[in-house]
Amino acid sequence: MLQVKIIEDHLDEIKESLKKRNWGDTDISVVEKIIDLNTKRKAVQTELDQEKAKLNQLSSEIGNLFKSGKKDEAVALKDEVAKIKLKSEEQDALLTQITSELENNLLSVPNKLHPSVPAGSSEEDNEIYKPHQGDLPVLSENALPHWELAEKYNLIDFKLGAFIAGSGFPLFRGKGSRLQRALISYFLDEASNAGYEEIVPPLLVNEDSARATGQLPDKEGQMYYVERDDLYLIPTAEVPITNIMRDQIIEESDFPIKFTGYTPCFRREAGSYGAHVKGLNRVHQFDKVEIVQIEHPDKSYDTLHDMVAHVEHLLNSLKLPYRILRLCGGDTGFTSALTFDFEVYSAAQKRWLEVSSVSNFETFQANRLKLRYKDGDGKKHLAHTLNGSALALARIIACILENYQTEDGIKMPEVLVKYLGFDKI
RNA sequence: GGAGAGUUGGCCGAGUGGUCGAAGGCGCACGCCUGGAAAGUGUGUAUGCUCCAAAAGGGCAUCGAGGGUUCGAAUCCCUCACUCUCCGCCA
Repeated sequence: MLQVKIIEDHLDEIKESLKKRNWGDTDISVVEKIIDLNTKRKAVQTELDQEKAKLNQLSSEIGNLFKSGKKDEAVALKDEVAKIKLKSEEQDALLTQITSELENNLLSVPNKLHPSVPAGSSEEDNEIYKPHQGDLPVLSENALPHWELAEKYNLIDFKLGAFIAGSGFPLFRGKGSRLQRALISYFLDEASNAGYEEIVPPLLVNEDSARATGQLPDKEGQMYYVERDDLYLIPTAEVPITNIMRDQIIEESDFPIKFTGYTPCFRREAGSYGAHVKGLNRVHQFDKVEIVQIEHPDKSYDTLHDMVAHVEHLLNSLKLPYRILRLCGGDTGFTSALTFDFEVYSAAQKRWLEVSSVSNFETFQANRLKLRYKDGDGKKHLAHTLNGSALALARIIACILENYQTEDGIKMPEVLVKYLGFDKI
């Protein structure tokens, strides 16, 4: 959620940004409404505060009168207080109403896009920020897509997963399971080496946490919800890990704060079925190593590029063909100011699969998190939050299986061999 | 899951209806003292909103969260969350 102040101070940029997100003029007018509501809010609050000040003052007078035995005067004052109170209750109700209307409108406004974000309405309009280097791999004619390889080598049992849980819950076994574990270890080790503190967070979160990182109310339908205990299954480790910093005031010298964590991720993906979601392409449960940074506003874009470089390093070391996209306005997430997506080339399917998304949220999440830092003068400001997948496993596995297949088995990427204990499936 | 006890500022801890944003201590910051340090000593030390052009300085709110009683609530009542102890269950 953006601060009203940001909307007021950057009104034109905000409007431009909403336009890039393909908002119509009527919808964009919400920002004027917000500014208007905020002005009203201030006026009502000032009045209400004055009335309350009067009430507080009278109350203490009543106290004094009772103490000095002037009961009659005290009772008379009480009547006066009752009148003011009646009025202040009206103001109070008005303030509550205005505040909640303001809040609801604010919640509907997505983050202000970074100026570099291209206009565009869908994924077709994303900018290829860094195209794939060299030629794309071409497989032999009998090359198999990963779901067939998974079956052939007994790595993943989709049917069994569907039997036990439902469609979209793959069951890994044997070397498939081992490959999964190796990738997790490798990614976590690389993140640790890059200075991220490793976290094992809760996999279910409460409403406050989901709200603070912006999953609520925006993505409510995407999360599994445990009604009995009022908890949400995490759609990404971003949620519990970023919430480590909720309600914190840190020192400027604490920057950058770097966390990494491996978690399963749970996504309902309601309504997505069909060929393009076959196999591991889109599932309800997948594993992911996430990297999160809390950074000074002046440095957050440098940090964003560091994180992009970290992901690139991982993909390079796995020798997977990839490209980097700068998401256009229409495709950039609600909470993000600038997002780079990484796609790997799935050679048997002959398509690109998204395996990482690295974003700078600027103060959008910090506002909800109430995550501030003190500057040299002791003044408080919202920090910037960033995160990225490094990496999302399921699709990486799909890609490794397809791209590394040979006539007599699947070779394993070199960097994984020491984690796997074998170099071929 | 059952029974009981708790939740106060960065931390410890006092406060059971009025002048309490909150005693005292610790910590921290700055100063004095010192050759330097320790000890001692003085001052300061929450967050959000708001008024004011700004600073200075006001006002409102916040003592786990939300509601209620009252002219007035950290203090009384209700609901919820969390922590601790005992019992039960258990990887």
